[in-house]
Amino acid sequence: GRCCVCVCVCVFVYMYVYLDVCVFGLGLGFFKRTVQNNKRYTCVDTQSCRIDKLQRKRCPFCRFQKCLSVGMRLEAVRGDRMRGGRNKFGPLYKQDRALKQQKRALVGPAIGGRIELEGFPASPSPPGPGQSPHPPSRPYTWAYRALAPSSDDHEASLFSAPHHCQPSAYPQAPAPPGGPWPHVKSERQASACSGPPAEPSPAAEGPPRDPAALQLIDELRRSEPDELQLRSRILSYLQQEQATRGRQARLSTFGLMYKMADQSLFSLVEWARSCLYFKELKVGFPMASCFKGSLAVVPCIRAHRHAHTQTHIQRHTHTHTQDIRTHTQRHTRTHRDTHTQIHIERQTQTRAHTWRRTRTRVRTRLCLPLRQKEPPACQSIGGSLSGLKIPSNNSVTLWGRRRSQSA
DNA sequence: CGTCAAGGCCAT
DNA sequence: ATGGCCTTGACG
Repeated sequence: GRCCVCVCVCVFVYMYVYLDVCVFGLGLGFFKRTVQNNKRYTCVDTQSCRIDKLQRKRCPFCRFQKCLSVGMRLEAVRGDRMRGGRNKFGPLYKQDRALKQQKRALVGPAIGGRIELEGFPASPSPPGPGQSPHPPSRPYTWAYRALAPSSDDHEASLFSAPHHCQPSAYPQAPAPPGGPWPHVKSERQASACSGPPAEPSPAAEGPPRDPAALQLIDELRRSEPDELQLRSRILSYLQQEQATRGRQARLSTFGLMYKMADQSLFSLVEWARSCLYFKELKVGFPMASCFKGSLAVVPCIRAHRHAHTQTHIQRHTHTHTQDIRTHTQRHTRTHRDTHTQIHIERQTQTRAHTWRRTRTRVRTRLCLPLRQKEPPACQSIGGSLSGLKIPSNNSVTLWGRRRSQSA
């Protein structure tokens, strides 16, 4: 029982933020060091330096600002430098637990009433040059909030500029011209959704029996865009996009994937906006400002987060990402093993051959160690993987001491 | 016992 | 200073 919108949206968001952090050079290490050592940077320019993979080292000030704008939290860097464990005492964790218990207690009718944006985090304004950028961080606080829905300029910009940014801090990327298709504004769907509000996530706890929930699901299914239609629309958009570019400016595969992800997300957003009781959501200041423009991603995600609880989505995302990681890891392991096997076989054959030829003359060679270095084939796989920038930790450790320890 | 998100270490 | 790799340790 997962909300597919949640999963899709948060995977996309995670992907973008992840790309920000790991590929476009924000860097977890940089952030960690900055907070831990309470570093202060100054920008020699207008505090609007472009931060990307190549230029990230030029202006640490802007780099750090961008980290904040993407949603990295000061609190995630532990004040007490305690290692390991999970944040049992984090406020979000507590909230999640409480909600869980509440849900368990509530067996039966759907909860009526409005969907409130409770616990909406006050958006932190970036500290000015004179201010202390580091409020006292609590120990055992929460992890990097990779899902914080803000980002900014990239070749494939997805979000509107973060509302808490200084107006000129990061140039707001021009919105695509309304996407490949005209805006879907179905009054029918909108009015259908303005019915009695129901439980935010009816699919979370087994099959719903509540008629209101069933009706909601029915509505959601009915308003879902046609898969094939969507696909062809995106495809034609991509083709058009490529056609309008010069030969030099053609998008790479990666760039195309970006665009595709954008468009998929746009359609998801449209769908979510028209269906998921958006009108029932109280639009606070940050959301109101984000509603302007055609990129409604930020409010969409916010609404989702709050309709289904923050941690719900976060959990989904992490689960999903972890699944992907595990999958990749397994795949690579198999590859590696096959390669190693082949290599070893080849080595053994060669060795046997050489040995047969020379044994009569050089008997002492028999004492040579048969063990060889790690076959270079493995390294090449490792290299390509590290090119993909899969975050390295235990779960992605492909070969290393861990393996030799267990052997 | 595996997971995962913190931390530290250290070659670059 | 940077960033990749490894260790830690609560949680389920």
